Amino acid sequence: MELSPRYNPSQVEDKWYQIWRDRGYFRPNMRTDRPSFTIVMPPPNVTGVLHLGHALNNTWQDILVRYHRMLQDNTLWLPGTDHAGIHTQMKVDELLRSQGKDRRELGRDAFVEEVWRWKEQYGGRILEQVAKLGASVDWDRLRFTLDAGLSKAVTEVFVRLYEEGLLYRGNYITNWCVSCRTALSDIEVEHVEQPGQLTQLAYPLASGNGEIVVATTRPETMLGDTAVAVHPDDDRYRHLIGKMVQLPLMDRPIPIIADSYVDMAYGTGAVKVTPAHDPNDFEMGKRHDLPELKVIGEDGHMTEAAGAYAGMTREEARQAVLRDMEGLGRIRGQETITHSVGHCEKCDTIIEPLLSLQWFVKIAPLAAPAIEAVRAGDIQFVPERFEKIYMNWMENIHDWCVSRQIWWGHRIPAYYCRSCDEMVVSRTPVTVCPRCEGAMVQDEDVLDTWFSSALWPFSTLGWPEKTEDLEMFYPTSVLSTGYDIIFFWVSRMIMQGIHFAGQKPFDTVLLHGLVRDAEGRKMSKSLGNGVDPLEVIEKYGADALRIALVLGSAPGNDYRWSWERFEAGSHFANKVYNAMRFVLMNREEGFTPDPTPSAHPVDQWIWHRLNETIKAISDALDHFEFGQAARAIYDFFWDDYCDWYIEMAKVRLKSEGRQEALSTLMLVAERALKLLHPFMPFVTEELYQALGASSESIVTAEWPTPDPIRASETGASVVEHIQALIRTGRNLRAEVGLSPAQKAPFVAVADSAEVLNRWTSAEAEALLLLKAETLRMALKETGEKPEKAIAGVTLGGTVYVPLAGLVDVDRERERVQKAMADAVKERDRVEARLRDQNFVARAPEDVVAKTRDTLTELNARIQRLNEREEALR
RNA sequence: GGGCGGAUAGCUCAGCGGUAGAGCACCUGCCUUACAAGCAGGGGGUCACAGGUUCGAACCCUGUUUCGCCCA
Repeated sequence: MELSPRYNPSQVEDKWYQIWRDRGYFRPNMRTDRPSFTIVMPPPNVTGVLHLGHALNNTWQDILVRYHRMLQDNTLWLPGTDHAGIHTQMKVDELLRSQGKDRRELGRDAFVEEVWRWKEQYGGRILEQVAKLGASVDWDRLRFTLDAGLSKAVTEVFVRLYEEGLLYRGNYITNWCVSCRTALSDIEVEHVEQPGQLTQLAYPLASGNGEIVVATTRPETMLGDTAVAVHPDDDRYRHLIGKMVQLPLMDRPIPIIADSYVDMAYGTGAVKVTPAHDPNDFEMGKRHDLPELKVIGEDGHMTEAAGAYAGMTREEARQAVLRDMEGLGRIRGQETITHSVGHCEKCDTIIEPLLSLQWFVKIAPLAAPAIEAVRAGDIQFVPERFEKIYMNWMENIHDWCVSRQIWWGHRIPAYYCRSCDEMVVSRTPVTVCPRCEGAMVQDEDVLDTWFSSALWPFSTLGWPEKTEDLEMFYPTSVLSTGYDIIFFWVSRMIMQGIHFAGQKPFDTVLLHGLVRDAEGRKMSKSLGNGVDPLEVIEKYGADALRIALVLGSAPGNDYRWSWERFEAGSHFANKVYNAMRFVLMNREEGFTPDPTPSAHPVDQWIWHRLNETIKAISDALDHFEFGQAARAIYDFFWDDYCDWYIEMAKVRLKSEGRQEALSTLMLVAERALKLLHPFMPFVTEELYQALGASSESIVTAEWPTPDPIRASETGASVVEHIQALIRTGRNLRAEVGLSPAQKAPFVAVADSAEVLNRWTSAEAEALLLLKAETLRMALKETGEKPEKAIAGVTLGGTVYVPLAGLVDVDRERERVQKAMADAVKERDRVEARLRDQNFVARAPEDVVAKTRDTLTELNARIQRLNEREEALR
């Protein structure tokens, strides 16, 4: 092993990843006597590059997977990518445009070929980046949403939904992006509050006398108005219901209808109705059987139906309509308001609600069991509060528009006859019309990417075939993703999983927060405030990145990244490395640790701490408390193992007891490395191998279990007493300015034989850690107290540094009095609590007992301080 | 308009019924042969505010302020 005093992750990480992968450690062990633990990775976009959000999510998943693998569970983490229809198509479009080419000229087949070429070239990039993180995924089971098997699953689901009557095609209002030229589902629309002009337009009554005033923020849509609506109970307008108005500019008579959807209190209480361009108006139009007049086209330009305005963009038409209405004297007012405007999630263009022919999934029948699964606790959200968000959305769910007018994706398996109006939905291509024998053409559209993602937990395992994998790994254990994707993905997986795979897709939905920058802003390309995880890995190592992401993070909470956090992570990796370097430097050639339990209290103490740490980490991981688990192993390694155990072990490494101390150092280290492995896989493997530990690899080694035989309460108590003594002694040094280099004599006077006994059990350790010239230990009754000395009261006794020259009696008295004041104040508080009968009667026994112990110790402390003060007189 | 979350040390955040922690920053002293990416010691918090429940509240309940998010 390289013995550089600094850990160099770059030399270690790629090497181990390759070995792990080659040896097949990431494949499930297929043991049937152990529970299965399965995670399907949320498939990143093939177009994507790894960002810190992925890094956080994949780190969590890898921690769980490595933990369960070490528990010897049948563990599978299945990787894959998503074809990301619109996004990828846009990417390739851009590329083509830069080459002076156009998708439409190329034609569908050539374009799709182009995308596949692109995918083959760049699509693997994000997974290589995931590998850099150390993600222990089973590469043999790599999936892509457009794979043959997964595509088959998509077709199967589409056909079955159709056969079950859960799929329909129709002319409905959809969210249309005029830039992407496709329909979008409701949740792909982002609503942004922005200022707009609310204009009041006066429509004259057809009878010639009077007018009715409506308000709109989209005046251009008036060209498609087919009615004006008022509330049936509105006295102002009741007499006009059924009458006609003459629509200005178009010179078309349209009726005044009554509909209770209209809000009497809003605006003038009368609204224009444009069924082809507004979802609410569309509903109203259906109720009143109004014509649907489409005046804005798929390209964002006005259609022929817009008469004189045909061919204008919607913005131009808006200006023209306002100008012309103004010319007619039909504008009754205008005010600036703030309203919510839908934007395309992908390209930020303002969404046009548009009437178009689309496929929809009838969602209510699928939603009901999905709601029930969560309500019954069959599926659990972590943190729990997201259950509410899920429920709320599911209970108000709308039908799902699944057609997308793009070329990259799963083409809808519906076929239409060119000659008659026959339509067939089929698992296999249909070319001849079953009714008239005319030619059939397949639907031009592809399915929403989420339609295939919704099947991910079972399509990846082989569904619709009854595969061994499906049998063994479905339902999966945990689905780990961001809370921003609950509606898009989680809910749909639950619905489809229950409906098609017959069971919920996962037991637990684990949600992480957003990763933000140091100022708390979302990371975005335009702000340039993101950081490339690969840059972090290059600089500090994947282990450092991982531990930094996990320390101080909790499920559902946002995480702010900063270079300082990553740096702190690398410091910890270095610390672990150096601790092991110390052990290795002390181990002579051929040494193997003696497994016999040590009788030395310091050894028993470190085993005691290790046992507690094992319990804490296992418990935290079982509850997805990554931050707490990481904290437990961090503290154990740094504080207990390095700062105390190694330092104390140095005593015996230099004298007798060397074998025993070295054995404990190594045995504890092996276990501690295992506990750390899920968090920092690379450095732990490197060191585990260097220690020459028992298993072939730490990846598949057994997760440690507490070992009570090697620990003891007495040993633990000895070290707790000696730690207190050492701290007090060091404190004295610092207070009188005794440099660490200066050796000093110490005297420790114990209150009881018991304490003295504890102290003497680790006397040599105290001598070393205090850097004492001498350390005399005595019992209060028999030993003499040094007179000319500085002193500090500690757990179970008093520590003196009898250096007459250093003692400033006045200052010393001040110190004692200050300590006394603190102790008395604390004692009074504790006493008051114990005097309270309510407390004694109602508080749990152990709390009362602990409080009594505290009082006893405080009294003893005050006693010691008193004695000290007297001695100073 | 409805819902959710945050408000804890200078900064970033854990903790979520038994009397407050970490990392970074700060102050003091140390290159003590594992680690200066380190060691030792230290300062620093009426846990946003106001009520309530409880023997006991940062933690539970109610309200307020404020920042952010989601839905309509």
